[in-house]
Amino acid sequence: MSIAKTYIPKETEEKWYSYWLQHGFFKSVPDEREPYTIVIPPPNVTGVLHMGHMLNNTIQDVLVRRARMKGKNACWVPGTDHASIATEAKVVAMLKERGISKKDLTREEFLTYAWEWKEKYGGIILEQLKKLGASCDWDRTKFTMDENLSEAVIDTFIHLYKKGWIYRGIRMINWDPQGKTAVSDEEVIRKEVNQKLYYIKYHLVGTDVTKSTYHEGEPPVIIATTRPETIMADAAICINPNDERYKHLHGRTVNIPLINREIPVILDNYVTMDFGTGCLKVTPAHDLNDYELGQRHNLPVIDILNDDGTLNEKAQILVGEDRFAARKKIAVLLEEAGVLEKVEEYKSQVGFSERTNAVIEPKLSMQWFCKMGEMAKPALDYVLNGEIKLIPDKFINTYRHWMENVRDWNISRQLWWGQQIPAWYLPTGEFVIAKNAEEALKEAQLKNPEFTAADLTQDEDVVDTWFSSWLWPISVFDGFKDPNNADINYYYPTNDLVTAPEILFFWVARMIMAGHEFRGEAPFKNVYLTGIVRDKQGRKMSKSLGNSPDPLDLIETYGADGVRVGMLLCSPAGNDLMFDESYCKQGAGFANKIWNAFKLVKGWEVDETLPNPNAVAIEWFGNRFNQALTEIEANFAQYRLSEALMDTYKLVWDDFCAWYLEMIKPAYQHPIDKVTYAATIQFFENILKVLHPFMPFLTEELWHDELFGERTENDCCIVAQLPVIGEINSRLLADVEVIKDVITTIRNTRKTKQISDKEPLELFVRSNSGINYGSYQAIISRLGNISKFDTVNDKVEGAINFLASTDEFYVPFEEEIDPVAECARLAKEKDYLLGFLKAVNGKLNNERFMANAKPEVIAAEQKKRADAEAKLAIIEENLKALAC
RNA sequence: GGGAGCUUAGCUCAGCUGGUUCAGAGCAUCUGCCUUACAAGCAGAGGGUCACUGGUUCGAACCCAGUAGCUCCCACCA
Repeated sequence: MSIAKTYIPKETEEKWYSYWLQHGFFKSVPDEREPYTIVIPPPNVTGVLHMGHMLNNTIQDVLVRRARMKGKNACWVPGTDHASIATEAKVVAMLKERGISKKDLTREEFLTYAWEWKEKYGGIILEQLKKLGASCDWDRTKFTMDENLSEAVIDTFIHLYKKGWIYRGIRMINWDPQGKTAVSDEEVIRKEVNQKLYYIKYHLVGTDVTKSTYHEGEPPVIIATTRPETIMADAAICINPNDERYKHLHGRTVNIPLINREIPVILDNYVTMDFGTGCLKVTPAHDLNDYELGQRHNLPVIDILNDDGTLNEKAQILVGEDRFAARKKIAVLLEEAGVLEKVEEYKSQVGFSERTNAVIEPKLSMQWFCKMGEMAKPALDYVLNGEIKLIPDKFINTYRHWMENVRDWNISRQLWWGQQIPAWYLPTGEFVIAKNAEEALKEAQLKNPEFTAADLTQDEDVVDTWFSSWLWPISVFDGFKDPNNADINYYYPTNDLVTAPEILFFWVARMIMAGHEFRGEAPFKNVYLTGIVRDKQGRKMSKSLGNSPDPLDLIETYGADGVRVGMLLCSPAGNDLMFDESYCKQGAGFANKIWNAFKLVKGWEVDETLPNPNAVAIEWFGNRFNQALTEIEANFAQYRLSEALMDTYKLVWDDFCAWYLEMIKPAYQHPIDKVTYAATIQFFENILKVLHPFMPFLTEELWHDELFGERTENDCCIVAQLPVIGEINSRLLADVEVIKDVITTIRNTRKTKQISDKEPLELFVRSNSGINYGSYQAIISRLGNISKFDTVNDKVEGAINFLASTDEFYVPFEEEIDPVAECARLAKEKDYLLGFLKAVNGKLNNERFMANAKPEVIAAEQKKRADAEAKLAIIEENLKALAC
């Protein structure tokens, strides 16, 4: 059977993914094994795969596949999030294209379109994940608006309401005029923006009417504002009561320019005297601080903005204009009216909607809130006492800070796509909270038996999407409707959660709260926080910057395995990663390397009669493999995935390919003995297992080759069990390091002396280290192209010599060795050793070192001294011989 | 404004409780090889004042203090 020269991922990926699916290897049902569970951070149902998902899901898949190969019952639950704002925006956009406006539709009609849209486009991202190799249990795919999940949302709402933790209130909320909904504080991103600070004159009322010009009368009050378009909503002018400059204003009133509405001057310590002019216009409807000021001073609230950010008739002027257009226009009007003192450039923080990037408008509104205080406490404890580990742990501080300063959660959203708030309003202005309309009516009739269904109106709003995703680890196992079912009892709490640090509070913290509140248990044990995927210049990858490669293109080019390796190569836990396509290239190159190693072994003919000349090499690699496995295991235990991958990479490339295979490879067209052959195949199979979590497709493809013997249908790499770490002979490993050093030095010598690799050399060793060179003769001869290798008791004349460990090696060399250069080389080495010895002796002769250092450290230093002295003796001897 | 973190080779990062003359890996670079597994390769080499300044210590990349630069999080000054 001929085999392709290079690995071609495309031909294997689809094949094996369907094979895995068909054979149910991703499926999990509770059994007697230990469970290992991950719930996917549900991507937006509207989403398409981006680099962040690639990283995230590669990590999850590596963890899940490893758990599976360690005999655990691994279950990775996939699903999507209904993402109210994002999805509704897309549906509205789609309708607009069809010439339909949302406001012409009833809620039911709109939702029909939305579901239609979801069925058509939702879940693309899940299909994309399959291309990456994600081994999710697809039969368990959930959607945050699935019936049971939605029901859980409603039930928990009722539960928390009954506990008094959900309440309704007027609050200044963050209004997104584009999404036309409230967003939570956490969804507001503050950015520094260049703005203008407008200085506007407000004329005092009640001064000498006859002296109507200000230069004769009292000067106007000048306020500084970044939002001149809101002056029509002003309710007062506020000054600091201690401000000497404005004592004369106490008790006065002023007129708002342009509309000449009279407003009072009020006094409040809130005003900073040295900012702006020390006079503040108070606009309770459009600024949180002003609102609070207004509350203190009983000021009216005049809301001049519509939901879409345009001015309403209360503004009296510029009605219908967008707030930003109005700002520009009013500046002109003020200028014309002669009341614009000056305009300054000004930098300040402005809130933007995370979802729509619109400038957030503070707005007073009736909203539903969820109290956080009581829930935050236990949720904080889980992390502080280590029941939940954050990886890396630097996030613990951030987490604590947030949890200690948590504010109530605005859970209502003025949208239709989502779970409608289970509140029904009565004609009396009261409301009832109930699971559905019938229940609501019953509740209402308790208040007054006269009420009929027609008297009830359900709240129009839906709950925040996070109010459903915080239940995710429980709701995917139907733990609300059926809190004692086999799945939830078996899989919950889950093991690892892999997500981005940006949503530590949005999601992770709230899941912990929900876990505690509804199950009395943390929802997971470890939270692995991935970094942000950035480009080489350190910019966050984003659609708008256009600096993000299409993940599917990458898979097309480098293969899923190559991309997976590429992602992990540059992703230290918790740190951002500077992604570059070259990492994927390296990943693909690695796949190819493995492919070619396989090709080599595959090509061997076995001669049953041959003896095994490779016992040492085989023993060495077996040990080296165990050593590497130990390191890999340790790195996984600490979630150092890139390190574990790098260990694997070096094990395969350096130890297996560059050393082991070169040691045992038979000469061209020569057969191999059966013992070496069998051992090598065994090694290869074990290597495939270790590689599998990182490179599932390639390893599965090779696994099924006849080289490894007959495989039954279910004998697949994906469900193979990882090799058990055997004993490690560290003496052997150390000796082989010396042998490798000898070989490298020979190669190096050839280079410097310009001896061709093809020219065989002789080698002699004068040994005192106790290394049994006899057993390594074959390896050294093979890899160093040595025709004769012997032990000697005396120096060899006319030879190049070098040291490895404390042993001296000689390579006879016909050409005259330059005594001057040789002396210089030896002298340099001697200097080094002397310096080294001095340092070591310095320690050993230091009483405090001897008193304080650990015994192992002292022993190591003593060994160093002995070795250095032995080497020095040899060098001295050589120097003497050369009569330097 | 408050808090957290980072700074080690050209790049991306290791360096676990201070203890090899401790400075390491991968990639990139340079040199020599088309040696029938792999040129997506092989063999070899070069490359760093561990941000800076002090301190603690027998010993500091590692601990402490300060300085500079970068990043992130939180925060209602018009």
